[in-house]
Amino acid sequence: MIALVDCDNFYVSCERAFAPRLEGLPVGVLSNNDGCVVARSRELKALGVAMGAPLHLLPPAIRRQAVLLSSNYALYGDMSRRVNQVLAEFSPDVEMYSIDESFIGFAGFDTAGLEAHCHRLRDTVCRWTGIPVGVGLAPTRVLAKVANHLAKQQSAYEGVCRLEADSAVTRHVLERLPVVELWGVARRTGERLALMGIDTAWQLRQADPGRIRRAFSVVLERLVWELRGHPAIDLDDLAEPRRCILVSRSFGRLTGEPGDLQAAVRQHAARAAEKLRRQGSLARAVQVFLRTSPFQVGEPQYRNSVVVPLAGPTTDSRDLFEAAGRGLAAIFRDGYRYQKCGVMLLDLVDDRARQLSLLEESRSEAERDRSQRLMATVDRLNREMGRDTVRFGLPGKDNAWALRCERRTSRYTTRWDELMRVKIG
DNA sequence: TCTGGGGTCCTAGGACCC
DNA sequence: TCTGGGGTCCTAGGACCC
Repeated sequence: MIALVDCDNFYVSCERAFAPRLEGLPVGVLSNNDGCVVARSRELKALGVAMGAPLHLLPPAIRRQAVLLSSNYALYGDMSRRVNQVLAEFSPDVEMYSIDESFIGFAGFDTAGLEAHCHRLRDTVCRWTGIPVGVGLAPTRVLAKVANHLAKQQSAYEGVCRLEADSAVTRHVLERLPVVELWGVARRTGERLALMGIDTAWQLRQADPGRIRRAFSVVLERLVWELRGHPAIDLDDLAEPRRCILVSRSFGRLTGEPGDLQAAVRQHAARAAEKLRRQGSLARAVQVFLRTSPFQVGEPQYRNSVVVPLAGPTTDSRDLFEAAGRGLAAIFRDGYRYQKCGVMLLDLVDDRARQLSLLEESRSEAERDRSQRLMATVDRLNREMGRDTVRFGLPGKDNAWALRCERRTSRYTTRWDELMRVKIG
C-alpha cells in the first residue's frame, strides 16, 4: 500500500503555525510580485476566491476582509523539511513529491494495521509541526490521490481514507468523480476524452488500455492501470539531479530598458549558477528568454528565446553571465515593454562523473581549479552571511526588476533577527 | 499599476544516414 | 521519367503537475 500525505492549504497553515491569530480568518498567500492568490484558507475559499485569482481583480470588500500575505518561501521550505522528518519516523520509504505532498511506501507492513498507523502519523505531524495533513491510502499512487481527496472532503474519514483496488466503495467513488479531477488529466485531455464518451474516472478505468495509448499516450495508459489497482507510475529517484535549472521572474513593473533586462538576466544567471553548484552539476548550454505581457492587449507583443552553447561544461558564474549576456543581446528588441525574463541551464552533467573530452576542455587544469575554489568561496559566504553578500558587480535594489513583496511575514525558522523582531515588536 | 515560478515527460517532425 | 524504406538522433512544443 501507498499513502499520499498532503498538507492542508500548506502555505496558509505555515503562516498560522506562527500566528495563531490567523486561525478562523480568511487568509491567502500571494505569488511572487504579490500577483495572484496561490494558497487559500477554507474561509477564503468560502468567500469565492479562486486559485490563481489576480490580487488586483479581487473585489474591494474581500480585500478588506481577508488577510493577504506575500509568500515566504524560506519559511515554507523549512516547514516542509520538518514535516518530512516526522514522516520518516513512520516508514523508511518517504518520497517527497512537492513542497506540500509526500508519498509513503508501506511494503512489508501489516496491512490490517495501516489505517491506525496513518492516524498516528497524522496526529504526530500536527503535534510536532502544527501543520494539519490528510492521508490517502491505496494500492497505487493515482488511487491514493483520490483517497486523499476524500479524506479532506468528508469529515467522517477524520483525515485518513483507505481505498482498495476492487470494492463497492471504490467503484461508487470513481463513478462520481469527473475524469478531469484525476491526477494527470486536465482540460485538454478531458475535452478529447469527452469526445470518446469518457467523462468519469470509472469510465476511464473500464476503457481499453491499448486504445487509450493509441489515442493519447503511454502516460494516460498508465493512468488506466493505476485506476485498476496495478502500479504503473514510478516517481523520479530523489537522488537523481535535476535535468535543467530555471530561474525566472516577472518584473515589478513593465520595462523596455536594456539595462533592466541585463541586470535581471545577470541576477537570474547568478541564482541558477548557485543551484547548479549546489546539486553538483555542470552546464553545457544556457537558454535565455524574454516576453512582453500577454495581458496588455493592444500593446505590441514579442517573445523569444535562444540557446547559447558553452565552450565546455562549467559551473563558473562568469561563464554563465557571459553566455546569458550574449543570448540576451541576440533576442532583445527595442520598443517593447517586457514583463518577464529568465535563464535556464541545460544539458547538465554530473560533476563527479564527468568525462571531459579534449575538445570540450577549454581551460587548463590550474584555471579550472582556481575557478572552482572561487565559486565555492562565493557560495559559502552567501550561505553563511546572507544572500548577496558577495555579488558579481550587480547593482542594488530599487530597480524595475526588483520584486514587490510588501506583505511578507518574518522568516521565523531561518532568521534569528526576524524572530527577535517579532518578539520585541 | 498591478495576472507566479519551477519542474517533468512525451510526441511529432525534421535532419540525416544507408 | 521513375522517385524506397527504415532507422536514429535531436529539438521544439504541448500537456501536465504543484
